[in-house]
Amino acid sequence: MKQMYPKNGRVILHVDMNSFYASVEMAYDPSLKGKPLAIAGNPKERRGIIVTCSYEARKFGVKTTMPLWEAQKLCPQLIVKKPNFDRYRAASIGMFEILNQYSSLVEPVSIDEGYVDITESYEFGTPLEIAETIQRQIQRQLDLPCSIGVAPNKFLAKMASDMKKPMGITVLRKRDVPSVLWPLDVEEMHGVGKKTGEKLRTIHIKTIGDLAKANDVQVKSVLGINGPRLKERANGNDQRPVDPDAASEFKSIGNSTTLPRDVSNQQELLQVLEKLSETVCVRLKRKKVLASSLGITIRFKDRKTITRSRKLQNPVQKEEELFQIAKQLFLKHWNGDSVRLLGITGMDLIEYNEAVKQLDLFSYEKEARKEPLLATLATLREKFGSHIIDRAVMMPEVKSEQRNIGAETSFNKDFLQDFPYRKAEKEE
DNA sequence: TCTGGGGTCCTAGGACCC
DNA sequence: TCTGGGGTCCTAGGACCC
Repeated sequence: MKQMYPKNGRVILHVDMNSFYASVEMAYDPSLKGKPLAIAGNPKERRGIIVTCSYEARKFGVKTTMPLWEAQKLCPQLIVKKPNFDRYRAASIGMFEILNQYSSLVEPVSIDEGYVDITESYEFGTPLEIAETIQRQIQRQLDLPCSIGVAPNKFLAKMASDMKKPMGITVLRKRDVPSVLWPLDVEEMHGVGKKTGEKLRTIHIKTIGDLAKANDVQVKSVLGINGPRLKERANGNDQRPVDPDAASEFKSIGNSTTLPRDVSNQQELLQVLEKLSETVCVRLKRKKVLASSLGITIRFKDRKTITRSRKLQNPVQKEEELFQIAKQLFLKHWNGDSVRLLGITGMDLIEYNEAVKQLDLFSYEKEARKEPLLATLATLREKFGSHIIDRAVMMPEVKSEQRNIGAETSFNKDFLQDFPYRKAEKEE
């Protein structure tokens, strides 16, 4: 059996849950099974678009992102449910727990899909047997259907999992690429959307095969550095490792909302911003991170959208701080036009631990005072990591005294208030 | 009656520094 | 009398995905 594994190659699974939200609802309420079901936002607040729908609903032509009213016209008996993310998260955790039983190399991609590197998972059988076992186990334990792609790399595994739905298993070998992948429309490729497809069409590339055989220089001229990379994928090549830590840390946390109606009243808009600040604050706290940058999104009546962001001198997390910065950005950049959507995003997130490390600079400072000449940036970098020091150096009060950083380092007091151990100190 | 909300990654230009 | 060339940081926008 072992000889079925390529000697130097890898074996990668891509596990993709089928119409995930709808399937989870069906698992919770089996009476929904076999019926046309859609998960959608609130139609009265014009957020009514189809997020996911069951295969029974798809038979009527109901599709993801379709406005709810349109879906209901196509399928009057459509059952509509609002998303229940706690349920989906719970199901997702269950799914990844199962995947982790077959390999330690599991990379979550989103709430309902992930890669598993099973190159070394001989003990569980052949790649196909492992895929079948995983699919059965997810079905049995979670009552959820999934499709699995089996391939020598991530790109091919991803393409493969898409080929048979629901409950499919597709093996895609490198040698199958010309016959299976090349005839497909280039926009079927993961990573090629509408715009890229249009650009490729201008150089007469219509299928994945066209791209695979395309001229490097030409592809580069329309797509930039992404061109050659996509061409490599079209040829079935993809070296990216399955990285369990790839998505472990959030890079940004945001909240946005389409208003029930277009609004041009400033007070009203600021109230919305305040509400959004609250949500973002709660989620930053839950993730135990602070935002070093803050951005706002404004979508106008005509759907034109702008984003404005600012790097912050000190990381923030508190609702009031988030709101004040968001407000400032909003008032500075809002032209008074009717607004359709507002959003706030915290970016460049840092963890408490890192922030606490920043605080450790204080203790280092005391040492440095004794021997200031030794407190060079190099030694600080070594001790705390350059990302910490660079942040410290960016603070103006530090910058002016870089050469003697240990003796002069100081931090904004507000920044300190939120830290658990500072609070504990106060309580003592 | 069109077109949500959560993200990631990449690009490009300007400021600024050496 | 004519404007270098890296490199980094910051901001804004766009493409893409689920």
